[in-house]
Amino acid sequence: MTKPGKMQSGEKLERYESLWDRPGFLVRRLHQIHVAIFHEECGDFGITPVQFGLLTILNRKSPLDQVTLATEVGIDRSNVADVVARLEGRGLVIRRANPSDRRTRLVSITDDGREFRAHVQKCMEIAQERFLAPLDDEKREAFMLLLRELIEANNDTGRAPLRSSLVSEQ
Amino acid sequence: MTKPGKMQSGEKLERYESLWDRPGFLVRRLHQIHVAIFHEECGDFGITPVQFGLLTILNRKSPLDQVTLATEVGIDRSNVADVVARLEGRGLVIRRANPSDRRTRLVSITDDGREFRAHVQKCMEIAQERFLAPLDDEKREAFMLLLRELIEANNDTGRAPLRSSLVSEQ
DNA sequence: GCGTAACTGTCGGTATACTGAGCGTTCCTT
DNA sequence: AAGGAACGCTCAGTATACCGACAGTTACGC
Repeated sequence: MTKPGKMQSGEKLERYESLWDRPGFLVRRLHQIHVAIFHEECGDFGITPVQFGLLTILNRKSPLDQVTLATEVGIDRSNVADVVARLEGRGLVIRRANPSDRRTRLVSITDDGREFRAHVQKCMEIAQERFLAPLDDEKREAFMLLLRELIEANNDTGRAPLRSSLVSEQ
Repeated sequence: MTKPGKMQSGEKLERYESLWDRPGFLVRRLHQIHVAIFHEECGDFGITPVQFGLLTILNRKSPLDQVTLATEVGIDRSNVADVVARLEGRGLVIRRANPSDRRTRLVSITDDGREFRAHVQKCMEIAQERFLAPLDDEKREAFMLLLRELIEANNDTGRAPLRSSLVSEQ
């Protein structure tokens, strides 16, 4: 599997000698590529993939408290606060206190937010398709299935597991 | 392809309605998972995947200037400086001026750095294998091939394209 | 109903990663 | 040989993403 790098004779071959044999390395690089493509396609709107994911969730279901929001988009609860604050600063979402549970703050998408999301949707779709463009339909499908399989199986790792209604049909 | 979420009747279905249909979202989440697993396995060494990738490259070829290093590990040139500075602070690499081209600074791995890399190698391997554990051999191979195909085809995107000797056999 | 456990949000700290700007050096063309 | 282009590096700024710790609130067990 190792690409034919230049192996001097005498070197002993270690497992994962090449970065190209490390799935973690490849996934990091691929994530990087996706972010770059997203910014090329949607950069004019001044939005990031995570911010758009958050708007997508809130567009479907508002209001949500921050922890629920975090588990829907799969980011840390201390991170979701930052992202929400930025979106709130642009008037795309609002946060207000929750009378029935004063620990939580309920986040809702605003009308501006809904309009904005709808405008950005198309370039997001273009970004996704450009990203997968090198693969034919069959490979795309296979790739998506493998991604989902790995994510679902490893979901409990780390501080940002997905508890999406789409994972566990509730 | 959309997972059977709860679709109220009357909602119109948009493309990529679910985050689970967005390859970018899945790759982001999977990258997150890999970092978490890496830290679980290698956290005791106080090292990150990128730092270890850098040590891997320098272990194979030292010295390298920072731009070459950046293109080998696929990170931005303004980012590689940060990572190298951290490794230098721990004595794992050194930077020195290059007499033959005074624009560049040559980065080399130290003896401590080589020893450290060798110690961490095993837990990195464990992390990679744990990451792919949910897939059988055939799927792993398919996944790795798809990752490489997407990366090579999209490599020119963004500010951190890989120009590794392993990509373009030089 | 009281005390403890669990939960939500925030804060500070750290690392990755990018953009854009700027500085000094080197290379190349004329 | 001189001038401009290209290159290597740094810096400031911003966003994602984590951890650990803390305060306030709620829930639960006895």
